[in-house]
Amino acid sequence: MALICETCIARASDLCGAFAGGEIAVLDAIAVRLRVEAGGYLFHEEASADFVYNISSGMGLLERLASDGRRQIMSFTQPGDFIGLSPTPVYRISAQALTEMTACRWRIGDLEALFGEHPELERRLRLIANRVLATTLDQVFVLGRRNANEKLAYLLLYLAERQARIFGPSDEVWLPMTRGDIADYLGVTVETASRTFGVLRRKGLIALPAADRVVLADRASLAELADREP
Amino acid sequence: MALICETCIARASDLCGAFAGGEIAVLDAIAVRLRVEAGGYLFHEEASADFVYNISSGMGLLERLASDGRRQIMSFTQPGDFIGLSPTPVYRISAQALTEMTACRWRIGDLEALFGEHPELERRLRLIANRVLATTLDQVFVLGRRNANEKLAYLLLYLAERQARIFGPSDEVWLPMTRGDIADYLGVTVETASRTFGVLRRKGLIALPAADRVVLADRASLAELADREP
DNA sequence: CGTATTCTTGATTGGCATCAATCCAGGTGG
DNA sequence: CCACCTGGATTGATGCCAATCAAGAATACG
Repeated sequence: MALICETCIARASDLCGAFAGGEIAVLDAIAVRLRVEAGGYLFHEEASADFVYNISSGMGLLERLASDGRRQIMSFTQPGDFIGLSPTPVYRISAQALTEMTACRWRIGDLEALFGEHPELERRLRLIANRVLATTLDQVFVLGRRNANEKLAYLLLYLAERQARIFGPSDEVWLPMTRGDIADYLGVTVETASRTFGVLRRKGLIALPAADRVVLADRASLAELADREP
Repeated sequence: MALICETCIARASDLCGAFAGGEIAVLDAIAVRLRVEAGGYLFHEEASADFVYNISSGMGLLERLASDGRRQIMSFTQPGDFIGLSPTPVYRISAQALTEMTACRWRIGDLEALFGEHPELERRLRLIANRVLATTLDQVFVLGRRNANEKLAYLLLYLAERQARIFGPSDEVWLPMTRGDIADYLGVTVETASRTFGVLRRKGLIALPAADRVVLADRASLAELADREP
């Protein structure tokens, strides 16, 4: 029996990790595999929130658009992330792929049906929600109370920490998103985002071997800027 | 048997509502009642996150302080709110009382011990986390992408909607918090918060019979400013 | 190789912060 | 009862950070 799950990068993710060894077959059986090309969407704001997703591979983002076009990015996603839970009947965010992306999709009701047999699954969903909430509160603080330099320092350290989980520890961070995406995450304009990269570079805190690769040259100073552990 | 729960304003709250009728005795038995005077704290940032709380009466706020003193308010709390869940071993926020406040406190482990007998309790905790997360994402958008006028319009409509649940629908909103608290919620300064009240008042969108009472005189325009349902 | 998109940089503007003073309400004590 | 005090709220003057407007450079792509 060769389940896709058994070789999946996200096998130990918050969600799938709820099933030990062969148990994963239960989850596998009711999953639908999806592939989305770069620029495509897993789901759209305003669409009926029937499904939840676990990212298997690829990078993406979660965004919300206002009626006048202003955009706020809520999160950058990577393999292992569980997304799509919504307390409202329609999604309040869209999930876009930054690179080619694969994911598993479940009807939320199908997952809930497993809670009886697999209480660990429900516990995981609870923990995921709590963890995402904690991260979002960090973001609230950053958006409300920090300036452009501090915001970017925060994002770079945050991405480094997250990418360490999939690529291993490194001082180099990959930025699969555009400067515009970064700006919309930090609540600034593209120009300010671009200038801020320049500021941190001239200060020697980072190096930019390419637009989409940042070297954290001085983690201590970055951490101080971000008011955070290095 | 006269349980405190039976006459509690928060009897039907997200948490306590998980127990129908007499079942509530289970929750009542392991609850500790607390009273905190205005200005006091239910729990402090950095303290060990052993307890969770359900607000029985009174208004409060959840705040985070940076090492340099900058403050961000994450939420204003009211009766029925469930707070204190933390994915980290220490709280990342403090819970302060704005008025005299009463609350029930549980050791988080004691609640978890009930999950087997009362699966509805775990479901509620999951839903609460999801709902708080959704609200926090709204806040992220507001902090990242809206100007001072829009921010205040959003807060007033949000408070009106929440207070309607405990006081009933009304065009008058009570502001038990100071202008400084409002500023720290919206990510602006006290002066800007104060000026912004003035702007909305001169535009005729609100009236201010007292500093702590706002009349939503023109909900439609406020909703348009906030990009939100009236 | 040409075109489109993204990124960067410059000049200027504008919104909010900062600094500073005054106003006001509630509480206190003479 | 009222002068005084205190913390919060408001208003004004000025400055600064990031937005906006504009142009050019680098990179990706057909």
